[in-house]
Amino acid sequence: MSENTSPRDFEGLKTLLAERREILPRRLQQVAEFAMAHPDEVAFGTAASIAALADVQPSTLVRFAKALGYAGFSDLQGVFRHRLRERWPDYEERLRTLNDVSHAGHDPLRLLFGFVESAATSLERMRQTISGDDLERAVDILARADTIYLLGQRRAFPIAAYLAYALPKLRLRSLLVDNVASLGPEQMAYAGPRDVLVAISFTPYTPFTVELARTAAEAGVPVIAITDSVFSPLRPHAEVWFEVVESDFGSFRSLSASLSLAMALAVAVGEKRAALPPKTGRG
Amino acid sequence: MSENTSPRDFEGLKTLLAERREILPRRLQQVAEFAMAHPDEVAFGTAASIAALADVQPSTLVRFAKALGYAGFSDLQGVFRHRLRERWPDYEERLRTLNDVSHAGHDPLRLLFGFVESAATSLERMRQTISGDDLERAVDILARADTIYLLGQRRAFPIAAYLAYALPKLRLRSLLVDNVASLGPEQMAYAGPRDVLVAISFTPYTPFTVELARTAAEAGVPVIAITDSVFSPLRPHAEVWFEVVESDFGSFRSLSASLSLAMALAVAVGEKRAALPPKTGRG
DNA sequence: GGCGGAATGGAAAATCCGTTCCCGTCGTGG
DNA sequence: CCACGACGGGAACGGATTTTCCATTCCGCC
Repeated sequence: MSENTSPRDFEGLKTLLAERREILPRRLQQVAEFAMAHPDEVAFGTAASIAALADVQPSTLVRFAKALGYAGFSDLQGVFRHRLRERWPDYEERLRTLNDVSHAGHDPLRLLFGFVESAATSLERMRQTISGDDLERAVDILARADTIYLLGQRRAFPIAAYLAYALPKLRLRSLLVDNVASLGPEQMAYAGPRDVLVAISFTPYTPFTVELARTAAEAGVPVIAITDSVFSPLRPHAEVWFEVVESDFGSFRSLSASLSLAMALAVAVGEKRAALPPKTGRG
Repeated sequence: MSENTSPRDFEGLKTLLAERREILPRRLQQVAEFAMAHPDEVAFGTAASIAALADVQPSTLVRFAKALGYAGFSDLQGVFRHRLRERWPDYEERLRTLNDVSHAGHDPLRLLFGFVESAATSLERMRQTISGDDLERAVDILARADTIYLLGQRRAFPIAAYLAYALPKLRLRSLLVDNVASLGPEQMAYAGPRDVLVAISFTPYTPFTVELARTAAEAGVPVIAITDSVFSPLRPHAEVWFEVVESDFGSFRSLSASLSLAMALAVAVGEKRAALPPKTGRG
């Protein structure tokens, strides 16, 4: 017994089963087939419920797990659960190994790979969660704006700064509220309903950003928020808001997803504006 | 009590929490935040394990569930599990939209996918090309530095700004040369051989950045360059230089790879510095 | 046809887990 | 200053779930 075979990931298990199935006892084959056909059931069910569905005894599930080298049923079930957590099979394995090894030594290259992975994960997650409708609404508002005010402090500042670089290249009038010399409020003083504020803030939300966004909203300035949770204090003041959850690696969060979103917004607005009838000037 | 509020789906719960959070007791707020930030943990964990992660008592989880109108913790957990069963149905459809040529108009979602794609490509390419030796040399130099000067203008500015945010968090002395009021040269005036300059510039290389990097190098300041080609004018002045080639999408280049590199450098230096003998002060 | 070992079913036992309950604390209003 | 109620911590309870164990069955081999 017990060669040390117990794949931690679903793919490995799949492979193992493909090899072993023929040599397995009849009931265990039955379990194997059921497990591959209904992995979600295995992930969520209890031993009893799964056994009933697969038409075997609960004890058979335990035997199955042990025959494959797992500590018990729960251990095996962990593999099925893990699969559902990481909906992105490509990155699943990589991040695992990285987290394991990163505890060992601080090899700079390993850190780099870690940040690359968390950036990639953030990107993929955003791709799956951002709503096209929200995007279009935001683009619509932005395209009609006179001036686009850009507000992001601390960790969010790089994104605002990037927009301040990109928007003028697209011939869009924008103004970076960088709060230099604490002149943030003055920088925004003349923003009105025909303008837009893009406010960016992540946990822990910078009070200055929140406060200025609130003031702006009260002055009738439409607010587009890029933030990271439903609980964001920016949300109540925002016309449209985007939830971008960035993965972290060792307490430092990626910015890749937010930046990509910012770029997409900028270019989309640029294109839309080009298609719009020329503006007639303010007033 | 018990108005009949207990959304069966995740979106409904999200909305409910967004409304109710403020009127919830402190611990329950804490649970709400954790749940929204780590829905997968809630889906698979046990009450005890979730409680530990959220830093509350298991009983608080039950209170939380009941306060929201659920029968108990398990009932609430069902909502989180349900969410995972729902395969992201629109993902396939989204990809089809992306590849669908008839939809050739300016679909913002397609732009977003495009930028995500180019960011991912940049990340992957960097991962394959960055040299571990260069990284270690750079980390070594940075870890011994007195003050880390950060120089990046225009498109490179977000990276410098991010480092200015991250380095102090790692207890490293740094100074962002933002060139406000054209005071860049003065900001760097006292940099010397015991300091380091991190200079970041991409095609078309901002003359100001190149010039200041040259001056610094002549003053004996070690320079670490992040740039995008062997022909970069930064290279001649740099002790260590990184070539990061970012992919572009419609004339806008990603920043993800450079940012990940910056993060990795920062954290690696932080770790190395922690391992180094304490500094003896300048002079 | 009988024997032996593996496989299986089923139920008991041990474990784990969610829930409840009680008590101490804090803040508030009388 | 006290009384009250809401809140929160923690332990104990009861239920559910996994695991173990043993009797029985099945199957191949002598």
